[in-house]
Amino acid sequence: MPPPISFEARPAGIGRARLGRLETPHGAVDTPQFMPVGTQATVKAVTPRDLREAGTTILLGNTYHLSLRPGEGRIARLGGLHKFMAWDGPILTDSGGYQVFSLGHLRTVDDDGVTFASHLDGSVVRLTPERAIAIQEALGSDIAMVLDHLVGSEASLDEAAAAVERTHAWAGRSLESRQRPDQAVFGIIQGGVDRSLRQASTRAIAELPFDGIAIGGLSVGESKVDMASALDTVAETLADDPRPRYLMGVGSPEDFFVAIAHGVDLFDCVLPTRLARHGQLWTSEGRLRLANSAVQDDPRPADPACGCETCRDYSRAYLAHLFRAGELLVHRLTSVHNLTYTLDLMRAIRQALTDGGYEALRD
RNA sequence: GGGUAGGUUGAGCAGGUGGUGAGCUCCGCUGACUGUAGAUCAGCCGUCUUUCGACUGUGGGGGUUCGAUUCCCUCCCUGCCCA
Repeated sequence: MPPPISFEARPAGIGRARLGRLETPHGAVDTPQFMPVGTQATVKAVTPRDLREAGTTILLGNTYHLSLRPGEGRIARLGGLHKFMAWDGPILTDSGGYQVFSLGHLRTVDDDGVTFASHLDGSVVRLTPERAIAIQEALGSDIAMVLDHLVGSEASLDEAAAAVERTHAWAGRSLESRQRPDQAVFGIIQGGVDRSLRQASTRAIAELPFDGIAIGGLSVGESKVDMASALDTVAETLADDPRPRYLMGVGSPEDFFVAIAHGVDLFDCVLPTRLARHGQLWTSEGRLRLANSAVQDDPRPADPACGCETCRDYSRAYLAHLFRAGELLVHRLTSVHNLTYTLDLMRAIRQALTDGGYEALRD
């Protein structure tokens, strides 16, 4: 049985940056690459066709949400997540680990797993490492993530260390429980911003036979300096480990440059789509806030340098009007733009890593 | 013409039957958002002041009173009912 995915990467000459190509059962992904987040089997406000046009090659879905609704069994009976959501490209599913963090008041963690009070109706939802893998196997994603214990930047060193211990134990259990040879499984490094803890977690996860390595527990409130320092620790510890490296939950254009220089291959983040729905656009001229009164009279496209449908066909003034009027179309138009902007940036970065000009692009 | 209910800060309201009306929701202004409990949230939103605070404001005018959003007179405006 061939491995579920393959990955080849070469150093790109900028710090530890690499250029790579990830092959999955549903297609190839050039790296560094960004994955739009489609938590509930949809990237909010856009269609798979929109995603393709924006340059999306791989998407992210969520174990916790999809297990609650519509249920992994139903999705499996309907032919799996790809068919269900009409996206035939690669899909990575998150494990529900982030919900351990974000639903802090609705869950309790023990050594065996996590018990949630469903955010939908309060009913009890139990997630263990084994169950998280089983759900993802039912969904049929190309890449499954292990259940991990993510703590915020305010956690004490003891709490962070306990979460790391748990994450490592769960990582081993996850691998033992996997059934599908056609699905990759990525381990997740934790360890907060403490150097020795982060280093220990990196070593522990890298020792296990995962198909890829994720860097978790960052962009949860720590400073930019702390994030960069943690990335440095991970990169140094992983050294020339050949597997794909995925920085979870990042991020912003500034963060991409830092992380890529530290050897990160994959990213995901809700920021492009969430900011879009909140009326803020990334442009080559900086952040554009549709709520600002001056935008109402601006006839220019959101970003004159962008070729997306939104920038081709509509003015800032029109987008501002839609936003103020609460018209739903604005969500699609702004989401299409922010995703295009993000994916274009990723493409430009790969190009710059190939041809030079990374530092110039960064400024 | 008669009756009746009303007129509160851009809008819609709450409150207030002689002794501190700046409270709410919209709208508006400015921010925030990083593995999506998020088409969400926060601050501001009468005037002056960075703040503290001061001042103004209950349709107009007049009256009574130490003091009126409240009581009296009058006028204007709006809804509804009857002619």
